[in-house]
Amino acid sequence: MLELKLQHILTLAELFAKGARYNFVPITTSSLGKSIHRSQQAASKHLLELESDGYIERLRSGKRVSVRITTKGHVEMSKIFSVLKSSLETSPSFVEFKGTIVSGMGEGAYYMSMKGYARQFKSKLGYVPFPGTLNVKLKDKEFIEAKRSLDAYPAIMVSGFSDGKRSYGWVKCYPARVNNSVEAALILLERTHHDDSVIELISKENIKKMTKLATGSQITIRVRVPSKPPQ
Amino acid sequence: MLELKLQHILTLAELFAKGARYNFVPITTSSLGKSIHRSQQAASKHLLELESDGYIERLRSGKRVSVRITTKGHVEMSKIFSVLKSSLETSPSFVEFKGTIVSGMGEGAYYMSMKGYARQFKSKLGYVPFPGTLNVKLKDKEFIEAKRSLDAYPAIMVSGFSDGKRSYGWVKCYPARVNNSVEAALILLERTHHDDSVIELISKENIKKMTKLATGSQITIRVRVPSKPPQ
DNA sequence: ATTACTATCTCACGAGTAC
DNA sequence: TGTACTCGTGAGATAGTAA
Repeated sequence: MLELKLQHILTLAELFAKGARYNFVPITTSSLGKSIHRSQQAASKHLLELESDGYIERLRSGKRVSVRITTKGHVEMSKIFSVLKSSLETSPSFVEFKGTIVSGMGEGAYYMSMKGYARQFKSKLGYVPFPGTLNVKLKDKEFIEAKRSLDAYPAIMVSGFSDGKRSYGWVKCYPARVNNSVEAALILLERTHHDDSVIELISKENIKKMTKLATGSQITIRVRVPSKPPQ
Repeated sequence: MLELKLQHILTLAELFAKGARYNFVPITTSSLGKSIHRSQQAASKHLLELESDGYIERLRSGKRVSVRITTKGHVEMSKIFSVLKSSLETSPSFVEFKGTIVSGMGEGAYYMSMKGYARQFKSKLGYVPFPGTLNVKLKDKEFIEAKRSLDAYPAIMVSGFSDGKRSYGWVKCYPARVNNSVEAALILLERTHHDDSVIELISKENIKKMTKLATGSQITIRVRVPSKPPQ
């Protein structure tokens, strides 16, 4: 449980930044106020409260007032820090989809086995996919939204081509894991015959066989995304 | 400048902890309220405000509401995190003393050169000190306080002894740097003839010579302390 | 210049409650 | 069960000012 009031976090952080952990550092309430973007009076009150709660000590030498952070203050600050640290760091960095397997119509499979695509899959994914895409009907709005937001993340781009008779659109591939075991790729097609609520997967092997699942089964797909804390 | 209201920090942290960065996570305002030690109403308001400020997105599927943190939310959280991180990490981990050199009375020097002490200095500090301690009159109350608080930090202990005629007290040594250049040790004596406002230093060489300082000069001493964030 | 009091205001929170 | 209104209270902010 956090003892330190949230309003005091930045004040205490500022004192740390000023080097007040192990030494008494001279400080005025008006300069401190500016640093924490509050009034001089607010800074004064913060210091009074931090002092009476035992997070800091103050010493006046004549006019000047010096402040030092106590061990208690250090502990409390470290607590808050580690709460934030762990909530940021334990955040899983994948986009998850849940849905049910629907019967593939063979159509996707047909296109994906075309030489113009297969060649690229081989060089960019490292394998020629099993001929037959796995179609998954998403269970919920949030997964449809997640599908849309995939656009924001880096993908392996397979370009479209033309065979003279007609042209074929690009395919974006997102390496993914099915039921946390089988490696596959979620593919977004430039031209698709599915609505938003269906995703397609390709894999080196037959995913149904590998996962021992059949049409109608529940399935979970995870697409890794870079977890870089922005900025 | 921080945009995020302090009151929302823990709420957003909790959402991160629940995995809401890359996926919509179902959540109720009452459970969230419990997690942040606030009421259901407060949690509800936090979500509304976080949403209208663009830090989170919400999606209702019937009764259930799911929440996802936006990139803006992630950026803002990372900012706060790095503010705290840098204020904790850039905190210098030494105790500093400033004062003026006062004429050593030779007394300290006499004791410190006794075999019972010198032997221990040699094995524990690695050298037999120059015969003559440097006495520094501390400039300000805060340094006297700092001297007192040295007790809390680990020291090299030189034990007392007896030569038959009389006994000599222990000496605590704190490795230190003088004027950020010369290696020395601040010593605390069990039995001292000085008052609180004077500290004594020993060193392998003559500190005055090494630093080209004389009696009356200003001097700065830094004692390293372990910066481990407690707990 | 300082710090910190008093008065005042705003807004965060929880209680009660509608939906 | 849920979410989110309104409203009363008081914590936390600033302004003005004393010392």
